[in-house]
Amino acid sequence: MSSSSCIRVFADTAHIEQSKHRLAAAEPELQSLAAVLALAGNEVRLKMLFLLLDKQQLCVCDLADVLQMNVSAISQHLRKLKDGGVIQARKVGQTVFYSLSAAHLAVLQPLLTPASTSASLTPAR
Amino acid sequence: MSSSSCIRVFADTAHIEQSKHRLAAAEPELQSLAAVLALAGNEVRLKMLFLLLDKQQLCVCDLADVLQMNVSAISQHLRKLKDGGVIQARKVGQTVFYSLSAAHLAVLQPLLTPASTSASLTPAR
DNA sequence: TTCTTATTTAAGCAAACGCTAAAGTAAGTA
DNA sequence: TACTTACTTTAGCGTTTGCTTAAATAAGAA
Repeated sequence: MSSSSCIRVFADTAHIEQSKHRLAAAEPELQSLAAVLALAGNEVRLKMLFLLLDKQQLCVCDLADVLQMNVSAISQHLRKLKDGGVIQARKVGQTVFYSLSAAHLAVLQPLLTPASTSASLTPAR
Repeated sequence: MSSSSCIRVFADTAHIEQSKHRLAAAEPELQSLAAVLALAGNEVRLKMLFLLLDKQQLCVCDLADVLQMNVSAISQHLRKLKDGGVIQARKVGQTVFYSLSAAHLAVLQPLLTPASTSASLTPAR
């Protein structure tokens, strides 16, 4: 069954098989993790998450302002983050407030907190 | 100076400015973090990192075997990870062993350990 | 030297990405 | 009602990504 692509002397077939099983077991988790990391792996979106972690909630307008970017571009990034379950939207009148959703916070918070501490001279909270 | 893209009533200009400064301070860190996350945000590469965390070192061949993928494709992913400083190469004869480099381990290990624990029925270590 | 083996590199291509510009929608204001 | 504001959506376009195939390197074996 093993379609070995090369003839290794110290082939360690047992270890390979073990790795395959470990990988198979972790696969669904790795898949969803990769999706979140792919979202956070864009500099603009990572900045958005950084800002949302700091400010609790921000509207499209604010983000466009802070990130110095086109409102449309911001909105499209926000949609991706929302589709990925990373953030959630709350509409108040005509403005839409975005905030981090609990879903993947456990992954994101540890990543962003270090960056935050170096930035906050005044520990706002 | 502020190119406000919308006229907000509760504009909170002070908060916006504060966010801009926080962001500016964290920018270099976020930039490098985004690069690492972009690398880890690919399912194949994330699996590679997962496997390397478990096995210490693996050759191109082994990874191709475990991931059931073309050797060339694997090699190209490995190059990206190496260029990003995430892994390092060690050549022994004709085979090249890759292993996680210390550089970004602090970011990656916490991400992958949860996936690992769910996979390891036998706590190997 | 010639012949495998292990890996890298280059070329090509379809798909995904990220932006801009313009149109569309929804909610408040005059 | 018409007008403005906040935001979303669509279309288009250039760039990047990730794969396949094939050729190129490098190192050991015959």
